[in-house]
Amino acid sequence: MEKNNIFTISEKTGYSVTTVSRVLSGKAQKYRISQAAIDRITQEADRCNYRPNLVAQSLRTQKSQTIGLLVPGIENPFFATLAAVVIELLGARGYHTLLADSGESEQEESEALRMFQSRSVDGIICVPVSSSPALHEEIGRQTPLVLLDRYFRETTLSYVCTDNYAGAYMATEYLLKKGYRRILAIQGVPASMPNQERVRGFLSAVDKAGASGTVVGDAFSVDNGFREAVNAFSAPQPPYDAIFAFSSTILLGTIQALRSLQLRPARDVGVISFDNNGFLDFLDPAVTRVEQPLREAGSQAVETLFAIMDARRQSLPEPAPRHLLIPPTLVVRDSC
Amino acid sequence: MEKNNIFTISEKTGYSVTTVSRVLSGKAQKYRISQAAIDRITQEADRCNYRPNLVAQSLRTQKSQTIGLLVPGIENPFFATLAAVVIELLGARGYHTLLADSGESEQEESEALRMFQSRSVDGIICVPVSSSPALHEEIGRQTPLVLLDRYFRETTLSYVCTDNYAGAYMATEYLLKKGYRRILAIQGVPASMPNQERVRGFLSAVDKAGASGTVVGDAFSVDNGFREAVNAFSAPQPPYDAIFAFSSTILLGTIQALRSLQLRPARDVGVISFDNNGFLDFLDPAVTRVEQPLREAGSQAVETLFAIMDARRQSLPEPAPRHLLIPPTLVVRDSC
DNA sequence: AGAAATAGCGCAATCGTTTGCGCAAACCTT
DNA sequence: AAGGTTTGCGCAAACGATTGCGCTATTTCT
Repeated sequence: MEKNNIFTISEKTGYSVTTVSRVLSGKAQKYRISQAAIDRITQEADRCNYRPNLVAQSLRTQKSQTIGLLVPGIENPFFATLAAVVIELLGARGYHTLLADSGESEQEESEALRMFQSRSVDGIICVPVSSSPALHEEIGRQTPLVLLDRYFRETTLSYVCTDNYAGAYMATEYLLKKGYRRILAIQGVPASMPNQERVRGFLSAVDKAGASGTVVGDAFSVDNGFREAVNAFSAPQPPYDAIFAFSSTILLGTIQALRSLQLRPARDVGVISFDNNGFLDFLDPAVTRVEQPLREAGSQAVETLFAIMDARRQSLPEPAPRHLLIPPTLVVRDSC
Repeated sequence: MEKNNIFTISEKTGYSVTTVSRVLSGKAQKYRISQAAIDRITQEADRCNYRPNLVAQSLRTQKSQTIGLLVPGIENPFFATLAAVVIELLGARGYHTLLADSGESEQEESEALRMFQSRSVDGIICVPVSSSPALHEEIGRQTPLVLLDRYFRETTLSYVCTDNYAGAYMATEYLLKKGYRRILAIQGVPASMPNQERVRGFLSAVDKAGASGTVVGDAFSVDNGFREAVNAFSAPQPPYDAIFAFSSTILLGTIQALRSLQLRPARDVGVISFDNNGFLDFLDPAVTRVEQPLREAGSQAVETLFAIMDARRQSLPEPAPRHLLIPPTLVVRDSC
């Protein structure tokens, strides 16, 4: 409970705060502090269990050993996993994480970003929700920033994202190979980049094969999946023989719908999904899906961020923005 | 990019930094600042888009408007949801969240807690992993701290937790009511308090009914569930007619095992589980379960924390530690 | 021996706020 | 008119670290 700072240690040991600071921040030899001083000071620091005040340290050095992480909804298992990966990787590099949740609100997003700056975070990793890059680019000019999972089409900011085009193409190709010819894709938020890319990939594969592809839906939600599936399959002769769900939430709604219509995946209709989710293996039948390389994406984002931070620290020219699209993998199960 | 702090504003407006600070931190009328000054200063602050430096503010006031949240694994949907709730509630009160993940390691836990202190967080919400309360109590003496989801049997710290005893009792009673008499419980980490309470509740219900109850297993993992279920049901005449899985991960392993043994929940063996997980409704049959009141628990934890913080702020006597056990609810589906 | 180099350490400013005092002018009292 | 209040604001010391510069002894060089 008694105060212990660099000053009290200075008093106890008889050395100046300067020397104490140098010893305790590991700069002893850089400043040629004697072994005697080092010993005395570290000993006293141990005794009173000294911990540097990180707030004061941040204020003085303008570095906080903290990264701001902004996600649009941590309760979403996808973002939770992403966050877990990022937090772990940052921790391994000695950085802490200030986590904010924008809840898909542009308002909250902008507040969180500004808050990060006021806190002098050393960098920001952001899954953006706004549709325009203006704010992010402005912030990025002052604080190293990389976009993760979502991004803007034309931007000077670096981003790391699943290659959603390739993923959707791959999934569709697989359905086609299995003989399905009339495919219904149920999409998520139409405006979001990952969704647009998935639509592109889907249509492009369908077109190439000369098959028939339709896109419906408007949200990454269970409800949306249910609604669209019921819509499409309640006619006696449904015009589709397969469903491509653009997220695991959409998939769930779809399954629910099919079940209520007495239809069974694989037997009556081919089903394929996007998104990782261990649970998909426990559905009956287990669901074939395109899994996103979350770990890889998180790791690349962190690496990219540190590259920018390093460059700025040495006031080198900014490295060219990286635009990374990581290929997802097809996990084949029994639903189509 | 140009600096903008209280000092530059002071220069532009001709008022002292004191006055500027008072105006911008909303203490204008407390110090009777003239309307003219208020107008001039806020106008200039707007113009240069001033944001207070939260680091400096924290250093000076010893408050950071930040709460440290420590969980043992954010990728676990249970903790992810809990975190989401807590972050949201804290946000509503104007607090930010420093999130750390102990990864079930005592070492990391203790480092994170100390880091929180160095950062002068205003409070800590912690899902502990260590078995002894010593460290937590020491930290709690200096920084308001409440335990969430896990806790220590005898402690002066406040905690909020599901009433696991009641939950397990309720689940078991339901199985018994449905006519099952030889129940196998597959438990998680034996040392953890929630697990112990579940065991107690289970045995107590079984005993009261004069039925037969067995507890096996040792981890909240899919593997553990699989292993124990296979073990118990591979004999031609299995000695159990129902399974109580102590978590949804365990449940999944169990399902997998039953499937591989050609057994079907409900038809061949009654199945009930602990834990929330929307997915459980999508299994076939949907799984009857005891759901934990996550939202309620998070909210109570936050409230308790703020009660302690308030008391300390006014240096009132500490409120008596709250030991809250929140009753879970039985969600009946078709697996038993 | 005198100059130069080196070793070992400290002074004091700085980061951007907040806040206990205190001071001068204007306004009321009686 | 003299004293008391209120109004409106500023000085300067914190908060706890870091760091450019400089100072004194001691050692090394020529």
